[in-house]
Amino acid sequence: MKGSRQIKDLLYEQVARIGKVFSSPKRLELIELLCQGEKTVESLAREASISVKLTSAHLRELRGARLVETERQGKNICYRLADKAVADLWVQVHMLAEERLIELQMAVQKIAAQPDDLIANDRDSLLKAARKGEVVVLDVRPAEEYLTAHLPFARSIPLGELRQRLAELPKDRFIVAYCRGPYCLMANDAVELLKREGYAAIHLRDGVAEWGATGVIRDNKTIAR
Amino acid sequence: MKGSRQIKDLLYEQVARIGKVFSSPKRLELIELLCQGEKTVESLAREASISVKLTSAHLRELRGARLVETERQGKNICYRLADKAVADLWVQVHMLAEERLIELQMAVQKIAAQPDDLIANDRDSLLKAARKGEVVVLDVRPAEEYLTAHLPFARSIPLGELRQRLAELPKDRFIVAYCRGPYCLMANDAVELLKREGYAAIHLRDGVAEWGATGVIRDNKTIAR
DNA sequence: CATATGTTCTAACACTTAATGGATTGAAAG
DNA sequence: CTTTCAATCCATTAAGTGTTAGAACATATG
Repeated sequence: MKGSRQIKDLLYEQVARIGKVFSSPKRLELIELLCQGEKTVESLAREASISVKLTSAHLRELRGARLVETERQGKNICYRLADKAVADLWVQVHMLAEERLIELQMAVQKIAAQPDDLIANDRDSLLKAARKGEVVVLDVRPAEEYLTAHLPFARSIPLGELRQRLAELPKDRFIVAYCRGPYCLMANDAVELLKREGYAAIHLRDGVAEWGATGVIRDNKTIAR
Repeated sequence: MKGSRQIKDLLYEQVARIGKVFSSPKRLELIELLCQGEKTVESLAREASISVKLTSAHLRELRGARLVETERQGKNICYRLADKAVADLWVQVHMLAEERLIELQMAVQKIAAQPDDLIANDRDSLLKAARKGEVVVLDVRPAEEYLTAHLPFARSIPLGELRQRLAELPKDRFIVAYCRGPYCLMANDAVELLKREGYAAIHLRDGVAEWGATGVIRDNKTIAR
């Protein structure tokens, strides 16, 4: 009876190691970035707007919980998620957060200026329309992330190149832009730019991680690699 | 560009509120208990072997993150999970932990003295056998928890009453005992007792929360209420 | 070999959190 | 109303965490 308490404490403490990783905003941001593909410490630091040292420290935590793996590539060290289940957990955590926390709901709504800027989860019809070519699914993330994984039928134009490459997009079709996920603002900026230029563009909340983790679609067919 | 950083920080901070809840061993234990049904502060404290004050403090955190709801019932205050998604997240967190942390794997294996004491996830065949009456699925949790939700075809004999009520169980059938989940030791003790008494008994790792959160089966049909 | 670059380690600080004991609330029962 | 009981609030201490800066390490390049 007393021994069982010790065992239990040990067990829950181990599980809490995983929970601890998800208890820091910066670490969550790093996880979301790693969901897009493997990245160096430097690029993670840049994209999360924190110092390299702090990034390294947080990655250390992630590695301590065995949620990421490292590999040296030339001068740099690449971090990647150790398991797809890590990405799935990130998705489930942030979806639960959005479901339960009104503060988060309000903050997310503030992002989308117009409410109809943002389409949520009509994935099947989006897929059908994309297959027929009625809409253009636009991936505005960096090219490497597109190469790692992207939504079906998606075309890649990184946000930074969008202005110069506008001619590639047809003006008579709906453009559905997406990026890393609900908390990434690149698709937002893209839609804003496209609208100014006379396109009919909307913003897809979910990214590759969200599509991969939830919904009917769980296999590789739907997510091109 | 600078404003977007502020927004992002805000967003991830909100999500981290959920993660923080899952970063403490005691809170995890409370969540697992609440997965079995609504409970008073006192009973939670007793079952988690911590003081009422500390329990109250942890529940306060849970309520702050909107993961639980409270209701007064006579003298006591009942806590319950605010959403099935909370139970699902608990399951996903502890399953990822078991997948990634060798330390946890070893600790879990230590629980099951014999390796074949524990059957993992052959749910379909277990269901078939239970339907035909070839095996007896035995729920050894307290009666209230059984009433809240239990596995299909399961029979309830709380661990404390098992010794007196042994006569209810047929000796010519396999007994499959389960309890609150992988970190609950009641089914373990039950199997030990049953074996001493000459029964053929094994221990089912997963509990109601695990069955409800994963696998093909997601609707109420499989989990009687 | 020496230098440059990217990453990690160490130490130190402010800050937050877990846990405990004492006082307090608030509803139910005498 | 007073008492009783469950639960919470408050103040305190100890332990842990996020963050920063400086030193150290490992690998590629000259």
